[in-house]
Amino acid sequence: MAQAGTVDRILDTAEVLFAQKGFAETSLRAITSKAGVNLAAVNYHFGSKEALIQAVFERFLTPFSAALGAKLDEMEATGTPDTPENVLGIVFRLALGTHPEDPQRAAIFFRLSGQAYSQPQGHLRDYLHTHYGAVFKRLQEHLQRAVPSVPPMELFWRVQFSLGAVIFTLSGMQSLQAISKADFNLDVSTADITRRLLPFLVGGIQADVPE
Amino acid sequence: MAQAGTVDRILDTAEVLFAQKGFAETSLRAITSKAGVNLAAVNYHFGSKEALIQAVFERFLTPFSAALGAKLDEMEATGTPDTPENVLGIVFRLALGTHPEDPQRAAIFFRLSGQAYSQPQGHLRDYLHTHYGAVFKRLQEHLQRAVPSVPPMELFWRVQFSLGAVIFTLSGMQSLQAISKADFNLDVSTADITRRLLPFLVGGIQADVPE
DNA sequence: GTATGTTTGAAACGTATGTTTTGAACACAG
DNA sequence: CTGTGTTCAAAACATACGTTTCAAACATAC
Repeated sequence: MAQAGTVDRILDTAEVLFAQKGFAETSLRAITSKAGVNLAAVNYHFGSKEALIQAVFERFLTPFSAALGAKLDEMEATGTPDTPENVLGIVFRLALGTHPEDPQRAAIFFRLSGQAYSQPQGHLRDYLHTHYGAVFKRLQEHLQRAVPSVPPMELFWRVQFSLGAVIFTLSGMQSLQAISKADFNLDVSTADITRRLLPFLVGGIQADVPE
Repeated sequence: MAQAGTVDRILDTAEVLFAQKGFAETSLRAITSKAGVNLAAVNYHFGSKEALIQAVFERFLTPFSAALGAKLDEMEATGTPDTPENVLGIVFRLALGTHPEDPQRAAIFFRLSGQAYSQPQGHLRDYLHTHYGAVFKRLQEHLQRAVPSVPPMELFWRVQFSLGAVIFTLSGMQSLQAISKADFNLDVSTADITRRLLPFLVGGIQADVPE
């Protein structure tokens, strides 16, 4: 991030600020001044603030979904069994490992996703669904084979529940860590939480379907 | 909502708009014009926009936490066993039943909570924790008795995960319903989803703790 | 009926935002 | 060197926001 070009400096800074304070609460002036570029640079390079937001997501999600697709290929090629642990484990290791040099990056990613989903009108949510829905669907098919007794419709919702648990928790980690510290006098890391998340999600996804 | 006083008309309108578009994206002018009151009325009656936001939450959460406390009293008095289903069932029935005349109200409640949690700096989150943390803690103690094999620290995080699943899902219901409709050609109601949520959460909360 | 405290209405204020403009600085091909 | 397209910098622009002001309308008690 030291001496990159203007475009990357903007993206790097915007990514952090958006994750920290949300889209509406982050002004272009805050971004450009912290990035050390001119105010007009955003509109020049991206066209608008909204296009900047999309660019931030694109830079994040495109490599991620590509890596996820590759991992699924590998899984199919080696004949790794479709268990909830295996499938979810891939996603988690990927989310935490895409940028090993910066462990905070994973938290930023989830916090951004949280911001995207609570966005007015579900605007960005739809964008994500249309651009990265394919890999997502493939992931869900593997999960379906892992828990064949759960009807597809039911599984769809359980995946949404899981997404909620992950995104919500990691996007609010800052406050939660403070509460945890106060109540239990214990520090927790992002990796800690994902380790706790896995059994919770597996338990929920393969729970018995009522009636 | 027809001919209530100025204060209530503001609260009614703000509640809906905040849930729909978020706090920052909802202007006082949007609220007051839709509510049919003067722009200055908000600052006159509440002092500031932020105080308005708090007032909206207070009107929502105070009766809710009181009802929750009463239900827990009743549970203890009648000796109802502490099972995950019983404890979580109380919360869900309460959230869905506090305003039976308006089924959308529950969705608004969760959407508001979602907005609160993704708020910059966790400002509101802390307010909620200090004002309604007591009932929350009591609820967690009942849950702890329901799953004594899960360590308290682990349970704390599982409750957070559950909160995430609930809030995230119901706060994004609008988009999710559209996706569900497109993928499965099925409509879903808020009650539908909470019915699906219960076994998922129970499965996650009482999952085995690794190593 | 008058006086007093409360609520409303219309307008203005100050500020912060996203965006646009204009011209200088720069890179590089002819 | 010259010309052309790209990038940057400073300033200004238009707009939307939360808030404040101040007088009019209202309600209530004396």
